[in-house]
Amino acid sequence: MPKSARQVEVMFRALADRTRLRIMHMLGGGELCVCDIVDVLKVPQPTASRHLAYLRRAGLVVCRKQGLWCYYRWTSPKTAFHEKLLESLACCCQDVPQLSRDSRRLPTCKPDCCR
Amino acid sequence: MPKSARQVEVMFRALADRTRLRIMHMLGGGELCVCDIVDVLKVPQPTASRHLAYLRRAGLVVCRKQGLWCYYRWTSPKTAFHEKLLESLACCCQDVPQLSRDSRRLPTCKPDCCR
DNA sequence: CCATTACATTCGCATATGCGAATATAGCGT
DNA sequence: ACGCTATATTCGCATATGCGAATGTAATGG
Repeated sequence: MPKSARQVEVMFRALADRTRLRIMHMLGGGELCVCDIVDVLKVPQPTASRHLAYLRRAGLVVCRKQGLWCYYRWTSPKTAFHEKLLESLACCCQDVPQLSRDSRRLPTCKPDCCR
Repeated sequence: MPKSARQVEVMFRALADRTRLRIMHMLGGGELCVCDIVDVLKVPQPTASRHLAYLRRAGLVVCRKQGLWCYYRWTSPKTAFHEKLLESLACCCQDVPQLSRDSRRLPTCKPDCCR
C-alpha cells in the first residue's frame, strides 16, 4: 500500500482530537510560534509540542526555526484530498464556538476571520 | 459545549479508520445493503456492522430497513463542514487505490466513478 | 561558562479503540 | 411453530492514544 494511502488515515486521525483541531484552525490565519499557541490554548507547553509533533508527522504542518522560536504553519497541500480537508477545517468554526474564540485571541486575527 | 462541537471531532475520528473510510467511500455511489459491503470489504459481517454503527453514531450514515435488508446511505449534510468533509472523501480514491478497487466491485459502480 | 528562554522528548498510567469469536435479534417463507 | 437469512450486539483482549510530570536540548545573552 502506497505511502499516500496511509497518509489519508493519518490526517483524519490527526484532526480527530480537540487540541489538534484547535491548533490547526489557529494556523489557518498564518504561522504562529509555539508560545503563541500555548498562550491561546492554555495548555502545558509539552502538551502543545506533543500535538504539534503529531501534526508534523501527519504532514499537516511544517515548522521554521528562527533563533529561539519555532514558527509553525500549514503544509501547502499536494493532493486534492489535503486541500479539501483544509477547506473543511475553515468551516469548523461555524460549529465549534471555541475555535472562533481561539482565533480572536490571536495576534494574527483579521476582522473577517471566521466570517 | 454544543452538540455540534463534539460532532466535528466524532466525524473526523469516524473517518480515521481504513475500514470505515472504505465503507464511506463505497456509499458515495449510492445506498448499499450490509451484505454488499461485507462482500466487497471481505471482512466478517459483525466487523462491518460494528463500523456501520460507529458511522451511524457519528451522524455520517443513516439506514433504511426494507424487509430483511438494511440499506445504508450518506446522511445528507446539514452543515458546511459536513459537506466539505464529504467532498474530501470523494478525492480520497486518488490517493488510496484500494478505494477505487472497492468501487469497481460494486453493483452501483458507474463508469465515471473515481474519474 | 552559566543562566534563561523556547521547545522537544520520555515515562507511566488511564482510557479508548479495533478485532475475532460467540451470541442475540428480527423478518421472512413454509 | 420452525428454520433460514440478514443484521446487530456483547465480550475479552491487545494495541493505540492522551495526559501530566519530569527531563532533555538548543539558542541566546551576560
